[in-house]
Amino acid sequence: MTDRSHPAGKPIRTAITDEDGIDFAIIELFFFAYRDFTSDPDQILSDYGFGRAHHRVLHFVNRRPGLTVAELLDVLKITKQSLARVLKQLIDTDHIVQLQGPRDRRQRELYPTAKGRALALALARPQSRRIHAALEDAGATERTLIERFLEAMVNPELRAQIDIVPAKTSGKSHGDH
Amino acid sequence: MTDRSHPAGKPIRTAITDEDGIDFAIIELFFFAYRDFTSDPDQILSDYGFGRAHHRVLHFVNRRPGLTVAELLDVLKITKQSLARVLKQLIDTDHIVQLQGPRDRRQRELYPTAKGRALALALARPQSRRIHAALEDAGATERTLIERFLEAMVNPELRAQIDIVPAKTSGKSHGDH
DNA sequence: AAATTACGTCAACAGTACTGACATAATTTC
DNA sequence: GAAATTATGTCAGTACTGTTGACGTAATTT
Repeated sequence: MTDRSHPAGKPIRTAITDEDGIDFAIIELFFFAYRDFTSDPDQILSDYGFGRAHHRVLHFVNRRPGLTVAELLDVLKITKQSLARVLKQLIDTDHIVQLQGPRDRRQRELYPTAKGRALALALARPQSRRIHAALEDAGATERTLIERFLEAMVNPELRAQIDIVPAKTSGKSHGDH
Repeated sequence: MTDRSHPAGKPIRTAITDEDGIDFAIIELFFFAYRDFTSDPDQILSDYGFGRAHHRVLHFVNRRPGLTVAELLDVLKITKQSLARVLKQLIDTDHIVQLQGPRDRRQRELYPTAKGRALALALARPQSRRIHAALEDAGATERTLIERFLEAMVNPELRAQIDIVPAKTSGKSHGDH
């Protein structure tokens, strides 16, 4: 691997750092944090033969019961075909049911069953525990700060999707959008 | 879809909320934030025929020049085979070079080339811009808070990997590990 | 000399994403 | 009312990233 037939570039031996004007520290932390954040539910899901995609569908159907297929596609930002497989499995295993739209009978409103709700909660539990642990010695102020940071990381056009959800007890309304 | 041959569960029409004792707000924000966080580099990578896996390899080789294949596998937590494919491509395209380990000649030390460093920077730039924008009206205190939160989200056993990296100018040392 | 380690590679497979095309039923538009 | 559009479902084919298990080679350690 030292003798190469083509003119290979010379090795750079110095590390890239934040000095280059780039936030490598947070970039890297975000990677590690998200990886571990998803690892707990992934573990549980494999018992069901499900993957991360099933989790996401289950999550949003529980968060916004009655949302249509089109709305779900828009939230997840995936294609119809990608959704079709996992949604079908979740329906076949009785985690989600479809109801014909009341106004528009072409639409399928998606609702969790008791089974689907239970699984959604089971998957969210370790994630919530992890979040609580991370915020252990943090007050409400810090918590709000984290939420604002994460929300600010989302593309502005898509932030509307986030606020669709029923307000929390403590109220997360910071502004009036 | 309304007539089913098996006894389907009844639809639950109420949304899951934070009242269930679970941090759904942050769980969801984390999903959206990470999705958009990775979307910018994904865009650039597709021009090279690369994927997210290439980005991660490139990132860590730039962050820890000279790390061995075994170390990289340990950081990424993927299998040898998963790494092999993308690493080979990065070497073939002259983004990364391998040098025989000085002490142990079985080892391959991985270094970025100028080309590899440039790509790593190009990929990190939009991510860093996004982070800066999200922290726009936040001070150094908030920044440290975000870092601590993200670090606390990582599995404790793995936190050591994070601190391998050269210290930042401002110093992120909170403690003396 | 034998066992172990670091790395590379091969075959086979799974999960999740993509594109593009086509079909059906329901709604909207002209 | 006929035509266009919309919501959904489905099919075929493909790409990327991950997995397991097996095998080979060179280098190091025991």
